[in-house]
Amino acid sequence: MYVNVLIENKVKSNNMMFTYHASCDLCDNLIGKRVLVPFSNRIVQGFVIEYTLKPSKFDPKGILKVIDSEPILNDELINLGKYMSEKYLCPLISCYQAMLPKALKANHKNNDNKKLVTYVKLNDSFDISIIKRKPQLNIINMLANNKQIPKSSIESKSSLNTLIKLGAVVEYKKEVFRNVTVYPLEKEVILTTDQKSVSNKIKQGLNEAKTYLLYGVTGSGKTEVYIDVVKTVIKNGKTAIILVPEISLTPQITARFKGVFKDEIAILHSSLSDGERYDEFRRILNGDVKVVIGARSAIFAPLKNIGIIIIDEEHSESYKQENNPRYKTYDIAVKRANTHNCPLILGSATPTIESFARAKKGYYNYLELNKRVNDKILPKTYVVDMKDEIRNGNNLFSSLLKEKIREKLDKKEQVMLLLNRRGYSNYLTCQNCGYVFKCPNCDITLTYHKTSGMLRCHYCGYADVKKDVCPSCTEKSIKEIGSGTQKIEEEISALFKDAKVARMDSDTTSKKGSHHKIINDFNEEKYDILVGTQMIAKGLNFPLVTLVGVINADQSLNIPNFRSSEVTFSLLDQVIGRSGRANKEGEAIIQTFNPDHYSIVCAANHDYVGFFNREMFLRKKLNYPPYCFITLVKISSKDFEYGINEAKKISAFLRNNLSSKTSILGPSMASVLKINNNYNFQVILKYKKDEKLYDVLNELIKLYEGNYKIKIELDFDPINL
DNA sequence: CAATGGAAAACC
DNA sequence: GTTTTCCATTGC
Repeated sequence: MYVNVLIENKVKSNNMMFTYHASCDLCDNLIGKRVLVPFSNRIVQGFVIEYTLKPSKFDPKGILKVIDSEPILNDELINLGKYMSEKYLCPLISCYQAMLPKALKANHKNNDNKKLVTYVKLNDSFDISIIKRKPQLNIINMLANNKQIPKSSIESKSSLNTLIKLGAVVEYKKEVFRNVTVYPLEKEVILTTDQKSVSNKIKQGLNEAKTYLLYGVTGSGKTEVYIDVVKTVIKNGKTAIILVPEISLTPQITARFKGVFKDEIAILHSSLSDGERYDEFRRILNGDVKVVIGARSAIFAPLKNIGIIIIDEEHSESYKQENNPRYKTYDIAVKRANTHNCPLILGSATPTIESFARAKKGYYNYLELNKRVNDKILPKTYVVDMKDEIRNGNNLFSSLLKEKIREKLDKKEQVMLLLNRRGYSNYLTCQNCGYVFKCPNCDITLTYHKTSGMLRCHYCGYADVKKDVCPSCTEKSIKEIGSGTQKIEEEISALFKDAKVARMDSDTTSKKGSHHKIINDFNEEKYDILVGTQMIAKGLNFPLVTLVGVINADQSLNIPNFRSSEVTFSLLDQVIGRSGRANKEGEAIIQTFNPDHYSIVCAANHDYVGFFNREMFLRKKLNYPPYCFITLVKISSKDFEYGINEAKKISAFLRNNLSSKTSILGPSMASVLKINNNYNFQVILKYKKDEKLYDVLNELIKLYEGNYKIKIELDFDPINL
């Protein structure tokens, strides 16, 4: 028996497989399993993709070991990988690796990821009457009635150790599945008439591979609709995938789903450890799970018999993977929905321009929830022109914002403050000579992290300690530029001494569980004001928040990308929607230097359609999606001169071979020219339809196959231009 | 004409 | 990725 094995092989052509011999005792059901094979002078792991005939040209080596007892890639996923590789012109192996949790990828090392936990229990034959000390007796009480408790859950370690030494308590190791949690109770939710109507429309088409766009304003209760539909899907004996952006995979939402679907749900979010992820994945593989909720990569969940796929907050940029395979979650979802003949739901309060246009054209089925639950009105929103405020000495907070915060604090209501920090960071500069601290490997300023006192490069991870003296002019005039959340937090605490202020950003949530803690504490009113980045803008539900302030709405407007208006509108709309979600009326304040910009005006008026029309007009005028497709040819080289020359050749090659209707822009330097000592160039392709596109791009890849001086990557529908 | 070294090809 | 092969240049 012979099989084709795909191995992690960085240089050779994208999808070449190697043939190995499988002796008969190994050979049943090898497809989709990982194997150890000899390759060159090494032993590597690979995926068995297909059976094949004995090759005539060479004599294959034998498989050394089959790693998995059950396949980790089923037929559907193996086909899906091939589909991706062809669609995105990326290495096949990268597609399979992207589908799997770290512990199941084909690596070189394969460690056992099963988790052993040390438990303690009482020693029955021990006479506990000799224990007199209170802390020790507490432990004995905890363990009464033959209870078995993880050792780590007992707080007074020294008392416990004494008990173990005495022999009163014994410890032992036990294999545990991670993520064993207590399921919160979910109270029965009664759908509103609108929700019921939307839900019923979806339920009527459960056996068709149709795509729906569910446009629902913030607070209209899309989640209830999802839960209701998924319940029906499960009743029909099928399974469901629900995707949410990483940022909104908050404890609040996951708790609701857990409450409803109990142990039939697997939750895949980025803060899971490798081991936890492995356990969740195994539960799905075993068929123990009916519902999977997770971020982007959960679209690959190896569920069988899928009955519905839901992409919530479909506009989120996190649905695009920004390294190989550069897939769009939507594409994969469509493919899987077609395979399983089930509906795909795209939900959002601010659909992408492309999606809404498709819905308008009737390509998607359009569904709408245009009212908040219980007819709560959307927050009253004020736009403040910061140009005037600066003249009055209000750099960070406008008078109106300060006034409203005071008002809310007095009423014991809560406030959220958003710092829109996209494309922006805190860096250090010398006030004397203008020197800026930059990464030695990348063409980018180093970001100052106050908590650790370090300067960090967000691209390559380079870190250095903060210097007080300028390396260029040796003056002691280093100053921080830019207001981070930290600074806002400090200033706001100084302004409102009676308020308790919490901060949520990537710095304060890096520790496991800290995210959860901040949200819980804010929910339990341990804080009055929550300051944060985009992290606080989405999916959270705090009933007491009645004021949302956007410190600087312009940051994301100024980035050079045709989507910047869309991103700004969407962020503002979402964050405004955090206000006034319960019975109290909400308000919002947008501070901006562009009070007349349509993104800001439309967001303040909760006018999605107005924004859509304006944006479509501009997209048409400037020939941007949805009026064309964009593909980016990314070219990188360690050698600047060589790179730019090859980039010119590539651009010429494309001009000569692609359809004349395709516009070819560039080569130009990428938005960050140098990353990790690689110079990055790009050629932009804009086209409506180009039959030759795939052939020509394939040819281009072949031309540079094995050229180690140039790396070419293709990015279809890029997020960053 | 062998020795050398750098690039290209192979790796099943 | 590392090893092997290829091929042109160099040294004598």
